[in-house]
Order: sequence, then C-alpha cells, then structure tokens
Amino acid sequence: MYNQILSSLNDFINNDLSFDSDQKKTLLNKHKLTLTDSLQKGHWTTNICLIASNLAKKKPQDIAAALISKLESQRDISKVELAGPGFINIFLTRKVFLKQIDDAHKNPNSFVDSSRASKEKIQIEFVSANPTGPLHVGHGRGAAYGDAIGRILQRLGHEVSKEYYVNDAGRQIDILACSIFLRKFECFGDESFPNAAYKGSYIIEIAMSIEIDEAFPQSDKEKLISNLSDDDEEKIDELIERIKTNYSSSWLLIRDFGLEYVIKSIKGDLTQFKVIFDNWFFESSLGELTDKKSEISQALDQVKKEHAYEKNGAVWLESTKFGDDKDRVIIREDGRGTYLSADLAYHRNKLDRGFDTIINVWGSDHHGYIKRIEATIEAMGYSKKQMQVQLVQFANLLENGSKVKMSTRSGNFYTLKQLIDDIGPDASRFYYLSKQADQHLDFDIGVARSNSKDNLYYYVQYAHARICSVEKKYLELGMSLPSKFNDADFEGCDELLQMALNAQFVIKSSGENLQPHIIVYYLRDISQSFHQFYNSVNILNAKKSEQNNIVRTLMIVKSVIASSLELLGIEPLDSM
RNA sequence: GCGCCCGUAGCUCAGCUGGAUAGAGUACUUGGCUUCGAACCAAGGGGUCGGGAGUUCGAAUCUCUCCGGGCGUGCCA
Repeated sequence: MYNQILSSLNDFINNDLSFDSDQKKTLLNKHKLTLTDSLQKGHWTTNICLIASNLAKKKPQDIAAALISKLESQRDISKVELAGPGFINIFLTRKVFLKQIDDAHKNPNSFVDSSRASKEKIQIEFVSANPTGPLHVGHGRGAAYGDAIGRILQRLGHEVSKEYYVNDAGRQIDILACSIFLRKFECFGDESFPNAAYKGSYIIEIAMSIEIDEAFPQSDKEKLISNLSDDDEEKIDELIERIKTNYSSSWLLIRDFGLEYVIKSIKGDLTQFKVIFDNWFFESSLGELTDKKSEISQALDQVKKEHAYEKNGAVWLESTKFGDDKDRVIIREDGRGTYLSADLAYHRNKLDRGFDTIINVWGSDHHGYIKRIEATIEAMGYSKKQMQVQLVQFANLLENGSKVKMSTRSGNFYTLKQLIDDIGPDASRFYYLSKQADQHLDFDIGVARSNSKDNLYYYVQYAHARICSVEKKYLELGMSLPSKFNDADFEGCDELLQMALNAQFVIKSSGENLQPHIIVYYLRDISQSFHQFYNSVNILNAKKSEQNNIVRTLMIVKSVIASSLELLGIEPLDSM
C-alpha cells in the first residue's frame, strides 16, 4: 500500500500541479507519507499540501481538493480527509488495512521506498580499546552501540563489516610489557610499584602464567631499579629502555605473551557480550616507519609530497588547510611517528578497501580528534564525507542511586565481564542502548537487576513472554494459530496493529540516524500498548471470529518485539 | 580564549531532517486478580520546553544572543 500511495502522490506532483521543475523537485524530496499515530487520523497521512502551499504561496486547502479526489478514486481507499493545518489523512478499507499487515508480516521491507532504496558497503569500527587490560563498563557502551548499529544497517540491506582496531604498537604496549616484567621478577613492592605502570591484578595473573628461562639475579634487580627519575613518566620510560636493552629475549617473550593474553581476554568478554567482529586489524601490520616500503611509510610519503613541511626537526601535516585548528606533527623530532601517523595510514587502508562509508565509534573525549582525522583524509585525497564519527559518552554506573566507585589508577575498576556476570548480556545491552549514545547515561545496576516496574527491560520481555504463554495455552486447547486476518468487524486490535506496522519506519529511522535508542523507546511503547490491550480483552472466551484476529494480532506483535530486540542483540524470552 | 555537547513535569528521560492537543517512566493518591502470566492495568493532579530576540501561515525543533552545566583543546594514545 505504501508504494502504491506514494506513486499516486508523486504522480500528483508531476502531472497535476502547475509547478516549475525546481518546485517539483523540492516537493518530491520533502514530502512525507507516514503512518498516523492514531486511527482517528486514518491510516496514512501526508504533509504534501503543507509543503506545496509554502512553495506556491497558496492555501493548503486550495491544493488539497484535487489530491483528495484523486486519492478517493482509488479502490483500496475508503475516505480521504483534510485535517489540522493541512494534512491529508487517508483511510484504507478495513480489508486492505488488515491485508497490509499480513503482507508486512511476511515481508518486513514492504514499506521500503523502492525509488530511493540504496545498498551500501559500510564498515563500522568500534571498541578498539587498547589491549593493555580488561574491558571496563565504559567500553561496554561502545560495544553495544556499534554492534546494534551493525545489525540495524544490515537489516536495512547494507553490507556491514565490523572491525576492531588493535593498538598493538607503541608506548602503551611497552608499559604493559614492562609492568608484567616488574611483577614477574618482583622488582618492586606493592607500595613502591611505579605509578605509571599498570597496577591491576590481571598483570600479576599474566606474570604468573609466563615461563621464562633467563636468569635474573638479585644484583641485576638492584641495578635495574637504581637511579631512576622521580618523575612517573620518565621513570617508566627509563625502566622500559633498560629492560629492552639488557633482557631483550625476556622482553620480547613477555610482550608477545602479555599482548596475546589480553587480546584473548578481550575477545572472550566480547563473545560473552555477543559482539563478534568480522575483522581484527593490528596497528603493527602497518609496519615501521624505518621500513620505506611499509604501509605507514607510504601513506606518510603520499601526504608529505604536498601537504607537509619540516619545522623544529619534526614533520608537520598542514591540516589547517583542511579545516583543522592547527597543524599537526606526524613525525617526531626523534624520527618516531605519532599516533596520528598510524591513524592516517589506517584510514587510508580502510578507504582503499572500497567501503562507501566508514563509521568510527569513538569515546566522546576524542571529539577534538575528529577535525584532525578529517583533515588527514582530505590531505590524502579522499572525501571526509566518506567517514562518519559517532561519539559515545561514558556511562555512569550507579547502584540504587549512588555512584559505583571506579578507580583506574589502582586497577580496581568494574569490568565489562563483571557487569555481564551480574545482570546478563541482554539486560546490559538494553540499558546501554536506552539513551542516545553521545549523551551521558546513568546506568543503575540495582534497577537492571530488580524485577520491579522500574525495570524497563523486563517490562518489554514480559510482553513477549506473555504472548508466548497465550499462544501455548491456545495450542493446548487444540486450536491452531491463524495464518491471516478474517473480516470480522471487531476493531479492538487496530490501534495496536497500526503501531506494529510502524516498526519498519522506526527501524529505518534508527538506521539512518545511527541511533538504536529509537528502537528501545519503540519497544517500550509497543509493549505498553500490548499490556493495555491484553488487560482489555478476554482472549480465550472471545467469539471465534474475533478470537482469530486477536490471536493473529498477538502473533504479529510478538514477532515485531522479537525482531526489534534481535536488532539490539537481545534474545527475546519465551518465559521468565 | 576557541571548539563540540547538554538544559523539556519533583526526579530519570523521549520528542529536535519545522507541523495536528508537548509525551513516557518514576514518585504521590485511589481502584482492579475464584478463568488466558498482577514482573500487569485503570483513574487523578503535575510544564514560562533555561531567559530573550529573530525567521515562518506554524518553533521544544531552525538562526542569533545571554545564563547555567559537561567535555576537548600534547612532538599522549
């Protein structure tokens, strides 16, 4: 029905209006055909006359008459009304309204505008936490968000690839290896353990599981930790340097072992969270700057040709030419690359893989980095429009209203794994997604754990489980589930069905705006309508003809709830 | 200083690509289970959409300005 009405509207614009071609183009782009929010307004509604009246400087009423009679002549439309400031409300015949629902149930893309649909190859990179320790609850939000976006875009017909960028090169990995080394050989006590090193207990676990042959006498230990700088950062760098030069084989062993260990644990946590990546991209695979043939060298060479200069011994990218606030160093005075240089090469790599769009999901504290990376993309000759950055704000973890303390410095933080073990991956994902990603989220694990009315997650699941329960009862009584609606004139289901129908538009909007929370709110609304409906009808004692339509309605609502939950990576519960 | 985000009911938040009467949950008050799941439902009050100005037939939504809060602004990653 959607495409049918849509083509009538387009036909009206093209053939019946005395507009010039620019006006027609604007009107074709701007008008909307949407499902109404209440059946009092009919089934479908369009703002076409409102937009047209703007363009033509005429009253909407004057434009409406011709459109109304055009639509009214259609067989499947029972009534067309001009309402409010100039909306055209379209009422379908009851038979067609119900058929439309059966059709949508079979084909969940029945309301795709065939003239505008396009399929893209999309890459989405998210989590990408440094492999220096376990994922914490902050990473969970990005994980839930990126994964949901991936599922939604896939549902909309796009080809989606999910990627984790592993920063396995650079200083933070040196610090990881150094921390393990110091623990392994017990170079410091707990009190004197360097501040800049990682102090989490997982470091000790890793240290204990490594076997090393290299001898490490007490005298060496004393030498290693003597005459160190008082500055935390300098101290750790000195330690790294000494270990690297004097114990190179242990160093390499520990570094590789530690890295592998941490990555494995991250993968494990994500698997438990039901987030599966298609690709793990290692920063180290971009190669070294010292190797002229490496990807990173080539990317930098490309940029250096036209958009870089030397100053104070360093190489600067002229990012201001592309809208950045200041120019950025890409090769340091000492010849090492910066974080930006690796990211530059990484983005070149991504864009060369032929994606129409790449989506980067970043923590919102990185928002200052957007302009910079856009500038590098433009400097390499690509369009920054191909990249979209989605920021995810950190989540505040609350326990019944009061903040859960998290101290990263001491290494005692609430890990993602703890959260999943506590309330389960599904409830976690639901709450992570319950608010627009780039805004602060208060996540109360006390509420998420409870089975009270505050717990929106259970409210939604309960709707699904209740329907499953009715269906079961119905089957137990020897009846079979209806495969379509009949023409009983009972209209008690219609409002709920209209809302179920809207799922397609909700999902579309959620995908286009990259905002999964729209689906969460839709789930809340349709669950509420279901619970109301459930309380207002007696299903098993209803008249046979009505019962058919009631049960059919429930089946449809159930399937809508289930498929919406699945887009969020949440498994619908049959009982609870 | 500059840049980005936020300010909607007592509280937590939807609504923001301009449209019909600004919505939920929560809290408070009251009512509904001998039959399908009461983890549910019904009823009630509660708003200068931070202030002001502008654009428009129409602004919570767009523009400007002010106030209040958060974040960012490394030859860190």
